[in-house]
Amino acid sequence: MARKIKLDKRSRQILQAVVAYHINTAEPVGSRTISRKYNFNLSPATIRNIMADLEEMGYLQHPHTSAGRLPTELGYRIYIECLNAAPAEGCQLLSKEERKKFAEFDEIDKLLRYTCKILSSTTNYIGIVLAPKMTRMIFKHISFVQIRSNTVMVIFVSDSGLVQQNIIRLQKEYSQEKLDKMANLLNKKFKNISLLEVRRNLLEMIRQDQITYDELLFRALKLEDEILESQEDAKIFIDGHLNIFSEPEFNDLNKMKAIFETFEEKNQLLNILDSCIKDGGIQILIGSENQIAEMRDCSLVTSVYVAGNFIRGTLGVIGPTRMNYSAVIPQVEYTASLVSQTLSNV
Amino acid sequence: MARKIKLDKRSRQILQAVVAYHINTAEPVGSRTISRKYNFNLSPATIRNIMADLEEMGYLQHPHTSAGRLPTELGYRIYIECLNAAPAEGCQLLSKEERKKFAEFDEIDKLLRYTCKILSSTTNYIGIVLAPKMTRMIFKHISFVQIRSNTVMVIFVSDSGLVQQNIIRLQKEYSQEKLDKMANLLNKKFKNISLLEVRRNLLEMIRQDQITYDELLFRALKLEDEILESQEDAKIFIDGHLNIFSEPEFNDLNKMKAIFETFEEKNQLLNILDSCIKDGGIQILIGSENQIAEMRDCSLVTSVYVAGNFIRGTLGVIGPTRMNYSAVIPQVEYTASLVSQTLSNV
DNA sequence: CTTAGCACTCATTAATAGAGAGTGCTATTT
DNA sequence: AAATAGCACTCTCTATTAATGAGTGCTAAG
Repeated sequence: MARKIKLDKRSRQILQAVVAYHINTAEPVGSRTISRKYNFNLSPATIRNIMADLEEMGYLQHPHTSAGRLPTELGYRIYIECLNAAPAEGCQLLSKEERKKFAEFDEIDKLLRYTCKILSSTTNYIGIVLAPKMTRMIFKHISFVQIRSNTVMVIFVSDSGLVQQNIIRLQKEYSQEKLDKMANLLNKKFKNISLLEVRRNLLEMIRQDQITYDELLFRALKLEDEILESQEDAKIFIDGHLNIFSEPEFNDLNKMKAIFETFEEKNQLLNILDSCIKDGGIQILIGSENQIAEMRDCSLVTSVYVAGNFIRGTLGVIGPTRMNYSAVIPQVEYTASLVSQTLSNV
Repeated sequence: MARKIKLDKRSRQILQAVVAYHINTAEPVGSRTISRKYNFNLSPATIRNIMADLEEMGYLQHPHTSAGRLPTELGYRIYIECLNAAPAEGCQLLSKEERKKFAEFDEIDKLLRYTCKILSSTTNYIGIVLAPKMTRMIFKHISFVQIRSNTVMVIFVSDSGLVQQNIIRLQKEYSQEKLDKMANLLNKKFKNISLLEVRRNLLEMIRQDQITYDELLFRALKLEDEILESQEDAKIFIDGHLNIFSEPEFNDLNKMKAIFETFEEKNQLLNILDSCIKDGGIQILIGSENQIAEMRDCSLVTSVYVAGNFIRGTLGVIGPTRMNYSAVIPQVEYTASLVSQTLSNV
């Protein structure tokens, strides 16, 4: 009868060792290497047997007969699960200056751009940030500024004090006074709720005849429409393209090109990040688990960030499947918490 | 005595042929090729003699004894000069939609980003645009909007109707009314002049006691200071990184990496583009003529763009030295004229 | 001045051999 | 039964060599 095969403690330790070593070297790992570098007190032959078992279980693989082993995607998954059991608590993930800077931005775009840069520079992989949908933003204050006849700048100040502005064109011309009136109305009646809710509430109030400024309100509603429509597709920030030049798995121009093209065509990335919002928390997509064929050699570590109690967007890191998960995961987690803090501060 | 060597008409035609052929194929060009593909009615041997002369004159070079010839930078220079003699007039450089879109932007940033994309997509090289210095911008209208205590958004509407906004922090808090007063003063007194001149004029008027609102003016001046200081380094837009993946001369990861690093570190590019402003018109930097070592295999075709009669910035295309100058030069010229038109329209 | 002919050069490609890393299996030890 | 030592085997990687071919440079003839 065949030997019983299960993932006992020792096998798992060997697996961890193989994955960890491979992450460092990017090379297939041989039995002799593990025997020498780790203190299992086992001969290469024994380790070889265990590795053969791990291969049969689907955690390791063989590029060819006489090469060492490397992890399968399943192998990485196990590795990561075991990591989570012992998170690197209390370590200093960012310098004091880097942390302080999060609170110093006036504009959402700049905050997110900085966040993205932090993600890429601390991990040496590619940072990626999905900006919040503006319609979900809770605002403290809205202003309208007439730019030209029919053209108005809308300035949102979110409850966290961050600014985002938008220029929209309207069918009708409004004087600056009218615009100020509208802004005042919105600011007084609808503090601390999102644009979507503003719209819903306005419609409700009209239905119930609770307000009389019909004409003005009608205009305000129209304006809302324009604002909602004028939203471009959600923005994605990407930083650190250069980092993948250093990764040996991308030493191939065609692979490199494919990945760069994926970044250029942001829709696919957007879908993935968007779906991470639904699942919430930290998400780790290993290799082909992400749906982009060109990125089957990449992993994606993402976390949602929040403002108050509401999820606002996603941020994360893209790197080779062989990425340094033990460093990246806490970094993404921590960065998300900093962004959330900044967005939640009133 | 040595044979007399000069660039007669026939030699120049051969040179043109060699350069043109090399631009198409990226390969060294042999005498037989020229003899067959062009109607000089000369045998390869004769062409070989002429090519040897061209080499001695410094227009062609030899990678090794038994390879064909390719142009030196000097060779490209001659080639381009002869091109300019007969520009491709009347050809359709952009579609109607592409052209129309230039007039449809409300924000300077978006206009320039689009311009950059046009430059890269039409030439299949890298588009590059240096944004105008805001202090030189002539404005039609300025607004101040209070965002928070001590924080103000400054909105410039340029004479061409394009908007640029900036958020600045001030030492003192100003009420929205004060801000409006200041804006009004600026808008009334100083229409159609640049920020730099506004500042100069304000100082002059104070000196001559022509105005009495001393306190308010003092604040306005302070505000000006902040605006000028808050300017980040001039912005550069770059688009079309992907295009260089298709160029055979960058089939080398290290070269590629070096170039990408140059783009990341924008200062050097900025210096080059800035110096193009001084020289004005169309500039062509071939190969090592640009001062960036990593870009010694690249050429740069730039043109300034204007608003009214004043030069505002530079735009252009970066590609391999072996770029298709006959297509790129008119394209850069034409795009610059479109941007200039847009910025000059009142 | 132009051209044909021919030897020569040099990069590129394919084929071959040798080295080295690592496994898989078997027999032996604990 | 688990661990180990020994050894043949596999497969990649590197260096060497040889063959190919494009293109020149030179000389002599038209």
